[in-house]
This record gives sequence, C-alpha cells and structure tokens, in this order.
Amino acid sequence: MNETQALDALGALSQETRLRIVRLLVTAGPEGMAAGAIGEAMGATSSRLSFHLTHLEAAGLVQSRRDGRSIRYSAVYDALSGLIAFLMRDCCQGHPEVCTPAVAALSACACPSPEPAA
Amino acid sequence: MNETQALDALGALSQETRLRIVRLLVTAGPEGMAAGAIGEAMGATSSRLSFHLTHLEAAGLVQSRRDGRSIRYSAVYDALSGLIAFLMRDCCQGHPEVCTPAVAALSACACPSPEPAA
DNA sequence: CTTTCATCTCAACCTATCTTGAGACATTAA
DNA sequence: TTAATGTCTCAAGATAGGTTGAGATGAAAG
Repeated sequence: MNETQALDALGALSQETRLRIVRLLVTAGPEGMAAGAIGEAMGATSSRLSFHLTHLEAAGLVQSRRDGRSIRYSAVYDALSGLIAFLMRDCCQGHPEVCTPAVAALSACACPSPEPAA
Repeated sequence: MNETQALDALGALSQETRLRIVRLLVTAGPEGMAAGAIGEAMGATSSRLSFHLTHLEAAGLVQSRRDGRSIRYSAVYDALSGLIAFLMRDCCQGHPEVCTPAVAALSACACPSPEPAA
C-alpha cells in the first residue's frame, strides 16, 4: 500500500458511519451483507448508505457483487491489513515503541501469533 | 482508544500534509522538531502549518512544548500504537486474516519481535 | 524599551463532504 | 407486461475542511 492508497483508506475510515460499516462487514465474513441489511443495521436511508458504500468501495476497503435483487458488500481483508501494515511500517522505523505495544495488544485477541514467512 | 478517539486520529491522518508531519515527527524521535523546521521540511506557510499542527495536537497524535522562541512538536507514540491496536482489535475479531498479514509484514522491519507482556 | 524572530490567530474564500428527497434502473414475481 | 422490490443516481442545500494573507502575541537580543 502506497501513501495515496493509505490516505484514501484513512479518509474512508474517518467517518463514523463508514467505520461502523467496515466493522460490521468484517464480522459478517466473506459472504458479506446485502446493502439493505447494512442500511437497517446503520439506520441509514438507502441514498445515504449508497453514498458511503460507494466511498468505501472506491477506497478499496469493501467490494460488491450482485446477488439477485440485492447487492452484497463484503470487507476486503487485504486492504485493511495493508493499511495497518502501512501505519506500522511508517511509524516503526527505528521506533519500536510505536508498534510493539500494538502487537502486544493483539495477543489479547483471538488471533494466532504471527508465523515467520517462508 | 475508543471509537471517537479513533475517528479523530483517522481524520487527522487522512490529510497528506498531516500524515507527512507525523511521519517526520516519528523519525525525529522524542525531542521532536521546532515548528519552523517542520514547515521548512513540508514547504508550508506558517499559517498553514499551524493549522495542521493544531489539528494533530487536538487529535492527540502530537504534543508541543515551548523551547525559547521556538515551539517543539513531537509524536505521541501511545496515540499511534493505540490507533493501530484499535484497528487490529476491531478488525481482528474472529478474522485473523486481517491482522496476521500486518503483523507478518512487521517482521520485515527493524522492530524486535513482540515479547509476551509480563 | 525597541527590535527581531518564531509562531499563532483571525477573517475571508474556496472546495470537499455529507445529507436529503425524488426519481431512475435492474431484477424478480405474477 | 405489469407490479413490486432493492439499490443507485442526481440535484440541492447545509456543514466541515483547507489555504491564504494580514496582523497579533510571546520570547529573546541589543
């Protein structure tokens, strides 16, 4: 992820409705959710929801596919991990005090420890 | 870091000049840099720079202290690692495919491996 | 005390973002 | 085909964000 992509992603996530949509879609898993279901969960009108979903998709954080009458949106995991990696990479240079606590906080969650890449 | 703080931090970082300021200050270390030096590095007028530094300080990402005639700004490492941890925590729930690659990418940088907290 | 230097503050302007409501488009069912 | 459903598009208006330039403030030097 380069600086421009990171700026787009950060801008997309810096809005309450959009941040919540992403969180919802991450927990929804790869199947994602229909736009209508997302709108219901957010309490947003179809127009407003569409605006934010389009924004998120343009930033590469979510993707969509038609499913009958509905359009299903799902999180793009690569983009999210890419953003986190960008922040770590940028902030970490010579300053482990930034990312080490973040990684430590991670051990409190359900993720497995990172395995050294082959 | 709660949702409101995360939104503030994301909003602050979603602007090119501000993202670059933070990167600069992280590499500058705890001593930070005088506003004038930052402005010179950014190619920004004093007014514009002050606007962005104020924004970053309000978001808790940088802090300032007077040093003679200058005002020195430095990165707040806790806020940066807190934001990264927030994104991981939120995105990771049951979906290690988000944060595991990010942590793996970290091993490519100069940071030590995370040590299990005592 | 006056001058100089570093930075901040303010008002004005322009642009971007967000919300709303009406209507269009695509898909499915009758 | 017609009707119903789900979602998108568009235009309008409100709000927030970014830049500029002029001037104010605060600290140090002469």
